[in-house]
Amino acid sequence: MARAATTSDAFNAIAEPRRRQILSYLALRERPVGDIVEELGFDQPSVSKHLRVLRNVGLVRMRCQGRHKFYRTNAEAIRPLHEWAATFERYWQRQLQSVKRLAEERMSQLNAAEVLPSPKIPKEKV
Amino acid sequence: MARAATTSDAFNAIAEPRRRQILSYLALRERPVGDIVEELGFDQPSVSKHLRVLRNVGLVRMRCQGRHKFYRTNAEAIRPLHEWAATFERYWQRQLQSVKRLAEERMSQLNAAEVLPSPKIPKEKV
DNA sequence: ACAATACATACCTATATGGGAATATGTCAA
DNA sequence: TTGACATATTCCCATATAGGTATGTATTGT
Repeated sequence: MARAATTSDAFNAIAEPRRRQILSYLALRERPVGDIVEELGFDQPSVSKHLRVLRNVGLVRMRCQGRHKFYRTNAEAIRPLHEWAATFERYWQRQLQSVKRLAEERMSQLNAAEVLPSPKIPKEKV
Repeated sequence: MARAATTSDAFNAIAEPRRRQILSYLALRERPVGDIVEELGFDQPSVSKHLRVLRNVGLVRMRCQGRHKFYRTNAEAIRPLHEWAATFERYWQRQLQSVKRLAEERMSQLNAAEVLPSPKIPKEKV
């Protein structure tokens, strides 16, 4: 098979930069399609198609009013993404601590000879 | 143009479910490629290619040791995603409040006649 | 009814994959 | 050196877009 379908889930939907722009724009308040076109400068069919994708995964809601269709971001649909990323929070905090600890050790080495077992710093290639 | 390049940024990289699996697996501790292959059950070339993408966007780090290459998740690269999602936090909290408030109003209407201006509930289609 | 407005869809094209198979590269072991 | 082992890369193919253009559809105003 080829690439996974963008319409399948929120992760794929937000992979597109323009869709993220649209989401941010529509988070403040609902807007008709024309406003998005004008404000973000995309072609109208392009906006419609992106909105379609966003709607399919529940990231935006739509309300009809006459010939206008008002879209707004459904922020709750972003929560799962936020929570997924949050599962890594403890790891980056740990990383930051490592960096800090390492820096402190280096500082102390300016004054004392190395008596501690050398900190295992993985020597990265690239 | 066609679809945006997956290798371009972290948002695209995590759009692929298998890459998210790999990230989670490598968050705990570094692992050689073979472990990923065995644990997640993907083909070896597939794992190598996903790791390549993840490395290009900085989501994983690699360390060579003999013929083994140890990969680990660089959790800090996930922070921007977390922060992007977090910018919507106030909105979903607001949404939740709206739901709550609405529920309370409905409850009170069981006892009192409607005296407040009707809450503007956009009547969604679909 | 008719024209204008606001969107959505259909169609076509170029392209970026993701999977699978085969192969190349690099390292260690005997 | 010759293999065995661990990964990476290359090739080929099928497919899901994203963009652009043109067209379809629904609604309003006159």
